[in-house]
Amino acid sequence: MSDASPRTRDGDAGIRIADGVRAGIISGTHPPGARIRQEDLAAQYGASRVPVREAIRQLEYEGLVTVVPNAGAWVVRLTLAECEEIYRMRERLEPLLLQYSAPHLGTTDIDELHTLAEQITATGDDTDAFLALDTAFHFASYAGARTAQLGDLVGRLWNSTAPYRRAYVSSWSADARRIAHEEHHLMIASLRDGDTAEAERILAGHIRRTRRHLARTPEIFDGAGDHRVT
Amino acid sequence: MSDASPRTRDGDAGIRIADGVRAGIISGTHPPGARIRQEDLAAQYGASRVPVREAIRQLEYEGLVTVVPNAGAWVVRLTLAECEEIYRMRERLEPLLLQYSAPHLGTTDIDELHTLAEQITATGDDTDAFLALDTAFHFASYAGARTAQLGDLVGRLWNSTAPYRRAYVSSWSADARRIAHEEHHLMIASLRDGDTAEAERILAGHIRRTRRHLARTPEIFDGAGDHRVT
DNA sequence: GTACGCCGGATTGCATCCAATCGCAAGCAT
DNA sequence: ATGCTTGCGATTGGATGCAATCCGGCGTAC
Repeated sequence: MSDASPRTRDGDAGIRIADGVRAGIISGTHPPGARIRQEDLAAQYGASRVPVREAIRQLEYEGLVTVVPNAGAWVVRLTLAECEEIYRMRERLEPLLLQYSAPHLGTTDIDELHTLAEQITATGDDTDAFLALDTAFHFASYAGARTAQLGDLVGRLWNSTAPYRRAYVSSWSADARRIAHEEHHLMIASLRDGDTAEAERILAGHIRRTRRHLARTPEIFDGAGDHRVT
Repeated sequence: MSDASPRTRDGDAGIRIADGVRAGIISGTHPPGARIRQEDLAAQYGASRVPVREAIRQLEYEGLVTVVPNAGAWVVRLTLAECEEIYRMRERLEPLLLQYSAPHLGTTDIDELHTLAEQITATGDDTDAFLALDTAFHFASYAGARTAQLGDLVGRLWNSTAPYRRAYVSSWSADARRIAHEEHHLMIASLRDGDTAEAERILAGHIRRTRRHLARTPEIFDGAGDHRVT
């Protein structure tokens, strides 16, 4: 679907296809376990199978699809252990990314974070709105980072777990949501104080608490997660 | 070079080529800044340019080559800041990987580590021997980890800095080498005691100290690093 | 009735061929 | 003499076509 695009010309067909499929995986159009056929994507994006294969390879290295030689490609289906592993990596890497970003965040940037945090508090039960704003909030806090690899890696880790985040965030109690909101505001206060080390600790705890909650929600990773293939 | 291989048949030509080029980058055959031409690799590995392109894309996502659309591919040339960033990531991730590995390391595994550490102490001024054994030591300490992504990621980080490691390790003083040896033995002792947390701290300090030494060796990253292209 | 073997369709993997883009150098104008 | 333009060679990007491989069902033998 999407706009059929004006055929191919520049040197980025594979990138465009990868972007489209990645968006489909994150948004849930391609659910975990869904088969990815080269020819379908080629027809869908008006391209040949060569750039499609490049796109699939790229997504494989982003951890979004699994490729089996001479068999095919499927959207990655994570186990609970694998998802916890990703959160443990985030727990260590995102404070480092925040350390890179914090010195370059100005007062207006932090005001922006405050606005986002307020909007998150106001989402109430709207899980989709919470997910979008929470993602925006955290990446806005990383906007100051001038990193070559770390920023992209953190983005990939978020994308890897995107198909599962909706499921377990919707299972949060009102109390769990309230704690998340308070952690956001605490982190903002520390950033405003220039206490980057404390902001890092709060962020690490924020992710760690989410991971521990995730470990208590194993039913997400049973076969229940596979919707029908489109 | 290498064995010309019996043409293509199975579904792994791209993987084979990527393995070969990766080994060439790590070993120094392809130094940082060297141009990578698709047709050359195709001829070298007896394949077409299609799997070569897949291999280059893969290496790009491993952080080993830089691809410019419609221009070509070059072996990545890191700046000091980028190299420090990678070490900061390692400083956070490798203790986590050790945490995954330590519970599965038996007495024989730790004895093996001890043997490697003793061999490292005996290398003296032989930089190549030190590099090989040091790599073997650290990855042996991670051998118990059953991770889906973290282990591969750490391997990629090591590979990314491989072309530069030789240069700055050879600049180490005898004292710096002695400290590294002692840290190895301290880590082994902690692992033998079952004190994983202490082993993690030692490992983090080990990497951090190396990073700080690296920051005092900026001359490695000047144009001096580009050898001639083979 | 069950297990093994075989064959057909479908899909992936690779090679070859053509088009588009970029870098570079020679030529021209100022 | 210097700067800009223009054309050519080299290299990459993409499309098409063919061979190899794998999964499904069907038939046969035990």
